[in-house]
Amino acid sequence: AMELCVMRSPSNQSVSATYSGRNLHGQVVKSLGHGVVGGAYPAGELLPNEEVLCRTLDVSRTALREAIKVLAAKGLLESRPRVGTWVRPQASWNMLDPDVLSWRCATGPDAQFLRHLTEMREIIEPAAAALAARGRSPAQLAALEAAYQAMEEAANVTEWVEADLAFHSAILQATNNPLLVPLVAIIGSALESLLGISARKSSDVKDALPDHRKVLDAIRAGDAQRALHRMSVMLSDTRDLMQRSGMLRDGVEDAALPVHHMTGVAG
Amino acid sequence: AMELCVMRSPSNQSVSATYSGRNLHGQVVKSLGHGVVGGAYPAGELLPNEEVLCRTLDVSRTALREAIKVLAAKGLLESRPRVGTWVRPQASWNMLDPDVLSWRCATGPDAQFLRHLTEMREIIEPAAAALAARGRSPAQLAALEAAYQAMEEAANVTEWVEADLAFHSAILQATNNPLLVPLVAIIGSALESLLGISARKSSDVKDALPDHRKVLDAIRAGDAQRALHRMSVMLSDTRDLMQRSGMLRDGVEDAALPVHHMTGVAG
DNA sequence: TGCCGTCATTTGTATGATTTATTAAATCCA
DNA sequence: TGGATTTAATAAATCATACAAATGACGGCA
Repeated sequence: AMELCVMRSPSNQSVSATYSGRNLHGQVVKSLGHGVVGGAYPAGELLPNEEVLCRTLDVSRTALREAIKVLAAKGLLESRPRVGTWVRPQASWNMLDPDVLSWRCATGPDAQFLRHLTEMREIIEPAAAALAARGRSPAQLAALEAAYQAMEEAANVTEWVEADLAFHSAILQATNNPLLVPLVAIIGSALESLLGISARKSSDVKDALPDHRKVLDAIRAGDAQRALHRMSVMLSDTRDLMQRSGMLRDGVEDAALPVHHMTGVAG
Repeated sequence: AMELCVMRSPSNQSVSATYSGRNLHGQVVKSLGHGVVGGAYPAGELLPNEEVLCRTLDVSRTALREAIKVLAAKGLLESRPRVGTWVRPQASWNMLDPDVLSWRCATGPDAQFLRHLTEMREIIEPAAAALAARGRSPAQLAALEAAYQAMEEAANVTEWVEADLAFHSAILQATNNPLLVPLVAIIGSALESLLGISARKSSDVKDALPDHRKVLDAIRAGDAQRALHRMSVMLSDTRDLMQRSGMLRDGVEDAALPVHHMTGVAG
């Protein structure tokens, strides 16, 4: 039970969330989703029954139920007659769902979560760069180069993040593996957190340009091994930057080393 | 438009799908989900309007609308007043959603899709094994060993697949990265396809036991590098087996090499 | 004590009425 | 005639209400 209340007006949208809140039930989804992921309702806890929630949120049962069904589809809730609707354990949440990721991202810039995001990127992206180098089509390469140019020409940090995301998204798409494409949501969340926490200057962010350039060159040349290596270096640099700014520290024992440091690639 | 018709009875359930079809609207989700993913409605195509669909599926508008909202939440559909409900382009589907994956899996044993699944496993699992070796808790190790024992004692192929999935799932959970855990759906789909296509004998499948044993040993010893290597070998063996049985061939130019062959790990 | 039927509570399903959003046609000016 | 504006038609969106089904709790009974 909290200050849950559907805001009947569009608010800030994430980089890659589908629930804009255009519809009323979409706003309820967002409101309840934030509430659940944010911990307003602990796992295992029963939600108030429909009648109460309807009055609390000031919506009809139709809208509420559609929202609950959506959240159930994302693994957050489960319902049973006579029992009610409760929050499923975190392990069954669809963490890779863009909305869930966005809600998780919105609830506090958790250092541990950032480490998890970074770890994922270090697993996914070097491999993706290698695949892209081997199999990218001319059109996919063009998209990648366009994104790089947009990064060069970015006037402010927001534009830069947008172009950066487009760059990494283009790489995932160039792998020609549709299962890799949705993982752009993870990169988006990471960049969003980066943007949210450290509002760096636009001159500062462009330090990352050479790293991106080298990845682009390797993919253009079709050199899979070099692409993998360059992407690893880029992520390593990003990790270093985050570590220096203390974003990854929250009094934890020891920060995990990136996996690619064990794969024999020359660093 | 097809033979779409909600079966009001429980049918076969996938390894890791959440929509069991207990509720009527859940059955509609399943029915429409299969229809969309299976291509009964091409991307961009408008679905029949609510009234028609209600009559076709023989359900109320309530049930239908809740199902449509669920499918929209998974990125399959989108609705607008005055326009209708249509199938979104494949690129916006939540391919990593367990249900979508399961539906995709159920529609034909597509060789290309199997290749994509295998490619994903070769990216994810070696890294996961390395992380598990480094950070697994005693309880997590116990779960892994229990799964291994269940594989040893499996009486038939179905039991073996179940235990196999538990083994790989235990590894993902032992990474202590909640973003990796949901990817078990990919492994589940791959194993399901494997089971569906080649109904191998139980004596045959147990050939894979030594590979698993070595991974387990490396994780137990906390040797991250060896765990990564052993997992790569296991997946390579699986790939070889699939290639020999022709599961990956469908008249395509050349099968992509696994990424880990480029990472410098001794094969 | 342990089993079984009843009941209350909650979600599930159905239906009709009304509202809103969006497109496309129709209309009105310049 | 051309462009902007208004209007109308249509589909989903929302609301309200009624009833059905499932299930956990309670109490009676052997």
